[in-house]
Amino acid sequence: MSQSDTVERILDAAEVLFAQKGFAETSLRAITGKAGVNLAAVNYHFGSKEALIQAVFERYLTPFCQALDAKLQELEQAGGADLEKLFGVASRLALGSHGDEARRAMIFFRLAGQAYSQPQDHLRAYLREHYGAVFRRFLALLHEAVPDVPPLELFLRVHFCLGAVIFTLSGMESLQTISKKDFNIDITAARITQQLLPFVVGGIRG
Amino acid sequence: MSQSDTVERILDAAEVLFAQKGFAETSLRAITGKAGVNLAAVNYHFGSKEALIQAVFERYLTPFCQALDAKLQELEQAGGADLEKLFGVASRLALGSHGDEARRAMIFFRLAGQAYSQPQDHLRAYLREHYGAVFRRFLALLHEAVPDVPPLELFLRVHFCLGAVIFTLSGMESLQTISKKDFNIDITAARITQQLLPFVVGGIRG
DNA sequence: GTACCAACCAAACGTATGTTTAAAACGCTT
DNA sequence: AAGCGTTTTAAACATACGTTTGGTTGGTAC
Repeated sequence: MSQSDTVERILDAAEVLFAQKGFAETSLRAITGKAGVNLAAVNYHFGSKEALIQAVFERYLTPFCQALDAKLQELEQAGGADLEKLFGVASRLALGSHGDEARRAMIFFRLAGQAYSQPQDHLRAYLREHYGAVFRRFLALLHEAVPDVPPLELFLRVHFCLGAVIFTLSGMESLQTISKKDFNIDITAARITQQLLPFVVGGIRG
Repeated sequence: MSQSDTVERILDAAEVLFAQKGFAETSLRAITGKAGVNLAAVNYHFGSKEALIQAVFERYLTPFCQALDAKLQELEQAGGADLEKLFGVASRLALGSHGDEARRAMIFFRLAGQAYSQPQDHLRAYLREHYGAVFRRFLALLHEAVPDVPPLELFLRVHFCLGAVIFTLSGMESLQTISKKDFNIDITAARITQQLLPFVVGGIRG
């Protein structure tokens, strides 16, 4: 049939496994096994493992960036917004309203962390080319919100924040484990991300 | 000869290559090739690739943590210190006085980033076991410096900062590339790390 | 000089990987 | 129901990997 769900099954499995184990450590056999499809399906539908990695990012990032871009355009026409509003919009769009979206976002941020620390140059180039425009639009609105911060410094601080966010959402489970063990507190993921927002806003302001 | 430098050569090569390409993507053949030693030397001297990874971390971390621990004990007996002092000590100890130490630190932080995002559970356990005490001592001093921040929140914020630092020092080259391309500024690594310190201090204060 | 031992080396081993192949199964149109 | 393009399948392929082996050094002690 021309409307198979094989592609989606593969993407689902790959997304989770890549996030759990990394790109190199996840074999196509593990992916196709978890997806319940034939090994050759990956190369048939995607062409290569590298193309599969890009496809995983694309499936998540394209809808997200489109939605974010639309919101940002709204804000632009409304004459800008303050920091809380800007990061609030991005955060709500990523983490969503119900817990499932947040789960997915955490998986994705783990992926993003891997993409950054591992030498997936093809991926970095791909991300830059496809989603760089949205990032620049976000940066421009940010600059309007805090015009006293020089552009380069602002860029650096955004980068710092990105590191904090990715790092935190990547290691969410171990954070929860440690807080349980060392502080005897069952902290929720929502609580952690909640603490992240003021930290980010404060960091940008400097 | 019993006093060979083969071990050091391997560690030097592995440190750089692991940081550049990640653990899984770096083959023993690449390491021994760069080091100019025989392929079997790694398994002879270290036992396995996994043990080599730990050895790379140990060689860097043990002297650093010993030095840091000594400094922290000094500060403890001096009745504590403020945030700038605490992070300044850690930063100076990591980045050193001359550029070469900073280069090494950047390589190492890249390694740390990889260790965190990749599923090197054996490494995480190893790091926690061997260097957890120093971290807790640092956290305790931090708590004295900002007693108004609840311990758990403080822990989270430290974690956020750790993310910013690791992420930044991991992607230093790409940061420099982007700042050159988008802002036409040749920013130095020292300048970037310099901006990191106030960001971290501000973030902890909240 | 010979026995010893840690260090080194070339070569091979077994295994896991990404990819390709060629045939089979399937769905749709005619 | 026959034909056709798409999808799926099992099997094989080539390659790269970590590790092991057996033998060769070169220096040291007796």
